[in-house]
Amino acid sequence: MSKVTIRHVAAAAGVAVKTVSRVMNGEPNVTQDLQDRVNKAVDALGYVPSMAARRMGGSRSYLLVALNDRENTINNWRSGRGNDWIDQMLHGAMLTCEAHGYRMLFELVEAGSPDLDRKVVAILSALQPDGIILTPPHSQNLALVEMLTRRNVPVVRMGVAGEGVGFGVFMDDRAAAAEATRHLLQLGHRRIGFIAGSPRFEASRQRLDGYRDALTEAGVTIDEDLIAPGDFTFESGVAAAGTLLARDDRPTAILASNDEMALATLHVASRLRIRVPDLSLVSFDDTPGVRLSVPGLTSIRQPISEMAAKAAALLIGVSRTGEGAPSDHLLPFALEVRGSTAPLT
Amino acid sequence: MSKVTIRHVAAAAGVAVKTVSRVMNGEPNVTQDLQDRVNKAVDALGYVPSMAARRMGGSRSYLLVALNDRENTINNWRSGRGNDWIDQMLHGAMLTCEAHGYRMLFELVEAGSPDLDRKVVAILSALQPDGIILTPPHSQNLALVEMLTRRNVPVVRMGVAGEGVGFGVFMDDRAAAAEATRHLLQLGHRRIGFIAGSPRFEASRQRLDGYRDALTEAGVTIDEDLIAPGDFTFESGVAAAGTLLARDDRPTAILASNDEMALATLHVASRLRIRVPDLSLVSFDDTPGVRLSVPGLTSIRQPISEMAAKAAALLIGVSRTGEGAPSDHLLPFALEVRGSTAPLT
DNA sequence: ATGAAAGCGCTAACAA
DNA sequence: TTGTTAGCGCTTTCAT
Repeated sequence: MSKVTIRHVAAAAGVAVKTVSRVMNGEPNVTQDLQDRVNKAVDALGYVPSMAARRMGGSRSYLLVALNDRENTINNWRSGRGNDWIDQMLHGAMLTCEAHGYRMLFELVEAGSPDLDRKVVAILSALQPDGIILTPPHSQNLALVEMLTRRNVPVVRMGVAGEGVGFGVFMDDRAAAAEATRHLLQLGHRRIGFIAGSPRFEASRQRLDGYRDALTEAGVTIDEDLIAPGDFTFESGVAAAGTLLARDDRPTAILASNDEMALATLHVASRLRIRVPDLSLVSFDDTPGVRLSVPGLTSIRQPISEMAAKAAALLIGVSRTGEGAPSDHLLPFALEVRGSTAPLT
Repeated sequence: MSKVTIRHVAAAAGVAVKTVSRVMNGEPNVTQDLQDRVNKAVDALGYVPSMAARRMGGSRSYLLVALNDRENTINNWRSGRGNDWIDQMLHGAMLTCEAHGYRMLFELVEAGSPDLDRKVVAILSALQPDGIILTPPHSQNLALVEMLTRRNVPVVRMGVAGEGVGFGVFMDDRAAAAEATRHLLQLGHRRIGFIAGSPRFEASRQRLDGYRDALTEAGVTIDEDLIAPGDFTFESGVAAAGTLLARDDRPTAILASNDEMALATLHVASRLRIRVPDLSLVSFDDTPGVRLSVPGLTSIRQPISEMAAKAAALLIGVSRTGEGAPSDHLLPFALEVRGSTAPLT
């Protein structure tokens, strides 16, 4: 009762262990009769193969590893800010893994660390995963991707195009920022402030580019003074919003590069007695807080769980078929319109 | 280069495989000289033992599993509400595991499911974890705890006292609710509304009890009409707040059993043009959203990451020493005072 | 204090 | 189509 192994099942079904293995793995060349007998024994005994033993015997570990930025993640935890990215990633990836008999483990490694490679190799040695999911900013680290590829570990890069060096699953940040900006333009806004994200992340640049795209496209002259730097933190959002809203000719709308800086803007506006949406406000990420704020924030929703699900599916595919040339997968974002944006009065 | 095994290390150090194993596991009876030689070889080769092989050979898997409620978790993911509990749990447990060379995997199993036992046994068979962390409501499931104990799997129950049936790590929800209520009483409030949590969770009852305790202790008559039912969802919070605030003699303060219902109250108040903190508001959980709302909410912070860290430490301790009688561990909560509470005017 | 050999539960490779 | 055998990389006996 305590430990049911493949041997017990084989004995109960009166077949060889290899036959049980074949049935468990859906391999061909087993008569229906034997399949039935094996399955009956499996059910009766409650047999579930040991992951460790499968890894030892075969070539698969049924394990995927997601690599996240250590500093960022821990800071978010410590400060109570939460890690919506990880949450959504788990959502997509875990459920996909589960559906295929895989498990996902996530690991934190310091992005800038000089011995990042050593750390990652240690993870590979200990876990021997069937694939690695890289999240930003690791996904931007070409050297890392190449190291993994050299070691024959399939890689998916989340948030950036893989361009042949690993799979890529991503959204179009530039187009998203443009759409958000267009939304404000359509409401009649012309003086639209922009709070930038941390330059550590590729997406930050793209969002700024998208903002510029939309303004240019609408024939609105870009006022560089309306572009304030930020680093995705609340504090930087407070500073940026403070600068933008202190101006005499302050913007009538603001696009913030993430939710936290947008909520900071909400606070600053409240302090300055500027009502939102008298000041229209759009944010990026659509994390839980922005639907609960008063008013709810219009926000760009990233398809994080969808990207993660796709990432897991790609790796599982490679692991099963042994094959798969790296491909790129663009997933759609969505602009969620809420109460923080209104027509210019 | 691709796969460094214990054999390579043994060869490089000129010792037996078992000696390397001894050094890696800090076992006694190895001369300093050999230890040095082994360590040198380990470093030079970048050797890291394979978890799967360790599990196969020895009695430990270096793996902990956390069991979470499936429905709840997935609903939170789907609706974009986020899973702060899981986030904080990962925070505490993962970092602790990491520090001891363990890994943590979390699994979702349906709490009410008739074949919960089968599901859990399947997890045990596949993963053979060195211990299980149970989160609410699983941690309240005595039959489950007993099944695990019978199978010699060490268990920690989070959020409830273990009382000898598994380890217990928890906070005093009743005292926390009392403290929150006392905070409001001290501000001069006497008509204090209470929005209850889902009766599925033991903590809901305790929070209500604590509310009653504080009122009784202050000699305030308990008005049952000021106690509104809820189930932890935003919608239920809207309903409850609506009921409470529609009354002619409406409460001057409200204690909500979680953040989401408190934020719902904030919305309802805003709609009714009641300013917070003209209406004082206290919530439970201190999830990320409540520090970012305007105003920030006074809230009871649960020591989730601390509980999880303790849970992992306990299980790792058992796994290493082989023994450890179940013990109970009470961790402190904290009342975070923010802008949503003010003296009665 | 050190080492040799025997598994752990699977799957890959190879018979039959 | 089915079964047999040899590992996988460790730790656990059990010698020495």
